[in-house]
Amino acid sequence: MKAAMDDPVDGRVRRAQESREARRAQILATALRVFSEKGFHQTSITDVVKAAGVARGTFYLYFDSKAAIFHELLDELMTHLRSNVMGVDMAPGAPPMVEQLVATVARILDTLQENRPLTRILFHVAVGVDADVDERLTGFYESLRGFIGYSLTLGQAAGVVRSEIDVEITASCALGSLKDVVQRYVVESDTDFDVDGVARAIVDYNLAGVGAQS
Amino acid sequence: MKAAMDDPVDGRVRRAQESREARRAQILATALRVFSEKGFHQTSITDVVKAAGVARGTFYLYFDSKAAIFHELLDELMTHLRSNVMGVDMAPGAPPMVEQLVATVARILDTLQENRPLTRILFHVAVGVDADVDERLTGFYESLRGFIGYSLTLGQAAGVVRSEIDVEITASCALGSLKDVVQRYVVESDTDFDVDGVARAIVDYNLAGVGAQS
Amino acid sequence: MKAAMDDPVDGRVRRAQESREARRAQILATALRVFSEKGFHQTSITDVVKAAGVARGTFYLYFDSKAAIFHELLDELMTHLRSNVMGVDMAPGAPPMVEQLVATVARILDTLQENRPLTRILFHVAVGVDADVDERLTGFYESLRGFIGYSLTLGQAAGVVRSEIDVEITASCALGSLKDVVQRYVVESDTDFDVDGVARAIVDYNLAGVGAQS
Amino acid sequence: MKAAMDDPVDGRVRRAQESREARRAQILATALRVFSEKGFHQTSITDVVKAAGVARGTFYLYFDSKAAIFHELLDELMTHLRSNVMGVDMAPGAPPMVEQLVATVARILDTLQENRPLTRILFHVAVGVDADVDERLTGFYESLRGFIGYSLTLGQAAGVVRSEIDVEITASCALGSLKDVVQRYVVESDTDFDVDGVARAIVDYNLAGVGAQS
DNA sequence: GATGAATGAGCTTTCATTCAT
DNA sequence: AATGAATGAAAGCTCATTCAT
Repeated sequence: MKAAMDDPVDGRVRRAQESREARRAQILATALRVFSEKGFHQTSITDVVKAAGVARGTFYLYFDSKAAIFHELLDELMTHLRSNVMGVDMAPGAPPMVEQLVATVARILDTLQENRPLTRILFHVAVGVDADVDERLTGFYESLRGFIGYSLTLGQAAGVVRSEIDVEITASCALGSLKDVVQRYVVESDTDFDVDGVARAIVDYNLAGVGAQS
Repeated sequence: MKAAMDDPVDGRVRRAQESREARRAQILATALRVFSEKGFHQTSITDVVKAAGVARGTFYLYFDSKAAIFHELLDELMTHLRSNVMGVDMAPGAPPMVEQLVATVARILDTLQENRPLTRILFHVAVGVDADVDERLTGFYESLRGFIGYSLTLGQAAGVVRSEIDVEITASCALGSLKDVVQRYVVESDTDFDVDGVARAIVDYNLAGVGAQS
Repeated sequence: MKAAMDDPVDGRVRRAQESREARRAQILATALRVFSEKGFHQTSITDVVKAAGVARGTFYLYFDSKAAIFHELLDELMTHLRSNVMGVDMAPGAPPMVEQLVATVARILDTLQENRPLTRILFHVAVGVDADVDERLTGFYESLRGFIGYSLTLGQAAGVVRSEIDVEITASCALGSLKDVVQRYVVESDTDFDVDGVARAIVDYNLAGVGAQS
Repeated sequence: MKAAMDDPVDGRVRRAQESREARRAQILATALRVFSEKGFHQTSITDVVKAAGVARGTFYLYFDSKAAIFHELLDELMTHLRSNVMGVDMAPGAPPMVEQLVATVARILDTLQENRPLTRILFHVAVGVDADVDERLTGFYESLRGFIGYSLTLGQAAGVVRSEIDVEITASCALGSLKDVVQRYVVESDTDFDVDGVARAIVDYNLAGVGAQS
């Protein structure tokens, strides 16, 4: 018993710890996949455990409930994505702003495309699951809009963004322009697309609009 | 219609027919409200029949299943909305294009705001309900994107839309810009907003983008 | 609908009401039997509904939960029994007190013997089911002890009960003397016994004790 | 015992044996406590092993099942108690019978009060656990009634017990009088009571009853 | 001997749907 | 046409027990 605490010679405890982590991760990954394929309400715990190849009880050894594992999954995805998006370096640098923006959008699209299940859960499966999830989702998008609005304000100060625009509404528009592209090319499709080309089109649209003479 | 043939003098059949229609419409309207308030999976048939003031069995006299009434509801909403959007008169007319666009977007926003339950179902409740619903939703948005793309092409021909843009991607962006504003100001909020101002900001954003010098 | 309220000519509503009551009573009676035979924890809802010949869901149409039906059963039994016991007429009357007491005890024993399932639930099945049930049981026996103690005090005033006895402890003893006889001859046995003889022995024991010379 | 044969010089086997016994006793004692606090069905094996500070598997190294440890516990308690009760020396001796009886009852009450967990298991927790346990309990009380009846018969022969009493029923009454007092003052309470006073009241009640003139 | 992760039968409860009245 | 009692498949979750390490 005491030995358990300081894991003596053979590292048995460490290995056990690791295997526990591995098992947890395995169930989490399986759940991610199954939820993304069938949706939350269409997925039963039986579906998850069968797909994971573990027994019913094993699931509850690692997660409190069906809702709990979904919440955990969602938190993980949102954190992952937020760090990816927020990581944008808007700081003034040498590379032309357009190219920097294209690279950023391309990076985001790439991440989402590389993790289609993840994206589908955030964009599709999580919607309307329950009040708690809805709130988290709303907050997530709100924070993204806030970030975009903040960037627009910075851009206005730097003289690269038109001063006439309504920042709040425009931030929503910009987020939406990205969201629908993701919806269209990542969520609703299974084929990969030309990330760079799409990113370029999005940036072009956001910077210059569609009007011929501005 | 058939009834018209054997309807006796006193119009009993017609009245019955009408009452049938009325009952059906009443249940449908109730379902619209309840679904929009609680979500599809959180709403039970019991909720609907209690709210409608009819017996459980009566519900199944008018609708095949919970899924069926939702599908019908969805179809109705999509038709309603599509006609509203598609009604845009892009034809060359006297009024300046910008004003015409603002009026159109304002009309759409107004419709959605006036029918929040309807909007919430289309934007929120219907997502992930089942494969069939998902397909309809996807098709609906696809048709909207198609319409926007077609309009953009017309605009290019008319010289009012930049020829360099990627029509397909830009259509998605434009749809998205509208969707997120609706999400933000109609779905996630309960307070009315300045429809005209928002419409103007959206059109401005879509025509000219955010870039300072184009 | 309106008709439902005043149950017009044919008494359909009344009959429905009655059938509902009957069904409820039937499930309650079945549960009483099954619980008394197998014990609370050994009885599953499946056992009850199979024995009652109804579907699983029907049970939950009439009762909130397994605990709820047991509580209801228990309340009913305790009320039934209490009224039976408390109904003892200690008022001074013509018939000799001993005979009156014998008649009373005999009546109690008879009731319990006639309702063995009921008795078994109160004496056996309900013990240790959950904290709530335990509390109710404790209160029930406490009230019985209180009643006996009160009667003893009255007896002392009337000069028919020794003034030296400790009323509280003696009340517990008297209750216990009855309880163990019931345990022995009603709960643990399935054969009927000579109610009058036993009642007489109990009363004799309680009045005169076992000592040869008092 | 067997171990004694091949135990090497250093007594390793003996010590191992002893540690086995100690471990077993420790788990048993823990189970006694936990069962008495929460009840049989409310106590999970997890509760027991956590309280005992051993692993789940270890429990099954020493006991066959949850039922088995409870049975063992019960047997131990019953043996303990029976020896205590049966130890009554009814043999004719110098001390006055009443004082002897009071001392005996006081000793029993004292033992039960000193071992509330034990008492609660015998009087409360064990009831209705399963058919096997019920049978053991019934047998236990039966043997107590038998002993009391035997003592009463001896008393009749010695002329200190009334000859008119029904020995069997009276034995039940006497046992019951003791049981309910224990229920009331030991099981349902946590505060100590005046053992001697209570014992005296019980004996007085059993010897002389409550009647004023016998 | 000790461990604790894994198991899976079995539990209570829900709810869309049916059907006798 | 309208009713609402009845149905039963299927869900989420628990826990005594096993067994590889």
